[in-house]
Amino acid sequence: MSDLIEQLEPQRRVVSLTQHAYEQIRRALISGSFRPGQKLTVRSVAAALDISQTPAREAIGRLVVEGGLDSTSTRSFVVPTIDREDLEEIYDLRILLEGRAAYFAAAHFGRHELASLAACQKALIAARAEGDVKEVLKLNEVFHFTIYRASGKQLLVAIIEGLWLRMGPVLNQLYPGFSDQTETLAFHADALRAIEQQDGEGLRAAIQNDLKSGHAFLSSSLR
Amino acid sequence: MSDLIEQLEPQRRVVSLTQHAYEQIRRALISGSFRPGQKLTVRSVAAALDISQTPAREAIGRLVVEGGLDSTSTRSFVVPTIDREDLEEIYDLRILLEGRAAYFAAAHFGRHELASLAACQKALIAARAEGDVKEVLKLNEVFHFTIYRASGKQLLVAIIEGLWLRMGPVLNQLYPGFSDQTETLAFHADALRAIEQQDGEGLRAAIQNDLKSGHAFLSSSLR
DNA sequence: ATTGGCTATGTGATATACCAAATATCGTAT
DNA sequence: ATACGATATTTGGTATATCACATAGCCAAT
Repeated sequence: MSDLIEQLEPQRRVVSLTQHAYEQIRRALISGSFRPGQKLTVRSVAAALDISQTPAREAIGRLVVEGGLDSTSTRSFVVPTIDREDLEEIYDLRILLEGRAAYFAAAHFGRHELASLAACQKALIAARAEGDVKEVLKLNEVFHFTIYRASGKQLLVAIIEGLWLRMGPVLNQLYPGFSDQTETLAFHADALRAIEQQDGEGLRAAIQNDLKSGHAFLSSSLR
Repeated sequence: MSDLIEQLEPQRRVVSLTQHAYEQIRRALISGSFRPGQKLTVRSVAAALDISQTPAREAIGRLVVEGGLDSTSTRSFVVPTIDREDLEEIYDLRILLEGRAAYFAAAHFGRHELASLAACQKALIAARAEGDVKEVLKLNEVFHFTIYRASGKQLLVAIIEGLWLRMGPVLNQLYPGFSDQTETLAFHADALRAIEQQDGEGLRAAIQNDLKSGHAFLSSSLR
C-alpha cells in the first residue's frame, strides 16, 4: 500500500501566473534581453504574456523592489540605466561577494558537479567559436552560478543574483564586445584547476580576476 | 517669476496604498513586531490597514521576494523562522557588509551628522536606563544606519537593510535579553571616537565588534 | 507662427466579483 | 470513543470595471 502511494504523482504544481510572469521578466532582464531605458507598461506585459493586468502588475511591482525595474515618478516603469558610479559599486560588491562564494565552494565540489562544470566550459568555448553571443552569456552565467551554489550559502547566492539582475541591461548595451573577451576562458580554466585541487583561495582569485577583466572592459566601454 | 515657481509646493505625493502597506509590514518585520511563524492572510492585512485585497496582496508578494515573508506551499503566508544555520550566514554577511559600509562612512562624516549620531547614542543610553526595549532597538537601528548611509553606497545599504529584514523576527523572540547587553554601548562609543578621527579601520572594527557581541548572545540564546 | 486650452487616449491604482483549492467543522458509522 | 467522510468556510489567484491623473494631439484665437 505505502509502495503504491510512493509512486503516485503529487499532482503537478502549476505555478501561479504572477510567479511565471515574474520569472519571465526577471530572466529577460538578467540575460540582457531588455534595453536600458526601455519602457514597460502593465498592459503591454499582460498582453505579451496573455494574462490579465493583476498578475502582470504584481510581477512588475516585485521587480521594482528588487531594483530590476524603476518606477518613474510619472506613470510608467522603465528598465534602469546604469551610470558609471553604479557600475563601480556593483562590481565592488560582485568581486567581494562572488569571490567569497567561490572560496566556500571549493571545499564542497563533488566529482559530478566538477564534470558538469567542465562540460559547461567546453560548451562555452564552442559557442564563442561560433560567435553565438546569447549562448556565451547564458553559459557564462551557468558556469558562475554552478560554482556559487556549491558554496551552500543560499542567502549569499540570492544577493549575488540581485547584482546580476542589475547588471543585465548593460550587457544588452555592450555584449557584442563583452562576449568577445578572450581572458575569460583562461580565468575559467584557472577556476577549474583550483577546484580540482580544492584550493579555495585559488578559486577566489580566478573568479575575481574574471570579474576584474570584465569590469575593465565595461568601464572603458561606458564612455 | 522663476522665484515664485521655486516656492510653489510640488503637490504632495500621496503614496499608493500598496506602497504604504508594504512599508508598514516591512517596518513591523524589521522592528521585531511580528513573531516567527506568525500567519498573515491577505484579508487580515487588508482589514487591518483598511484597504482592499489588491494592495494588501501586492505588499505581501513584494516582501516574499525579499525574504521578509515566506509563502508556504499551502495557501498562506508566514513570518519566517530562522534556524541556527541561517543565523550564522546572516551574521557572516552582516559583519562583512556592515563593516565595509562603516569603513567607507568614516571619510564622509560631516559635523552635523556626527552631532546627530552622538545625540542618538545619548538617547539610546537613556532608553536603556528606562528599560524601554522597543526604543532601544529602534535607536540602535538609527545609529547603525546613520553610519551606513554616510558611506554613500546606496546598493550596499539596501543589501544590509535586507539582512535586517530577515533578522527582525528573531529579535521578537529574544529582545528582552538582547537589548540588555551592556557591551553595545561601549562599542558605539568606540565608533564615535573613530569617526571623530576619520579612522575607517577603527570604525569598521567597532561596528564589527558590536555585531560579534550580538551574534554571540543570540547564538547562545538560540538553544 | 505661437500660445493656450480642450479633448481623447493611455496608464497606474484600487475595489470587487468569482473560482478552485485547501482547511476546518461536524456528523455518522462502527 | 474514534475514525472517516461529507459539507461549509476560508483563502489565494485571477479577471475586470472604474477612477484619477498624465500625456499627446488638435484646434482655434491672436
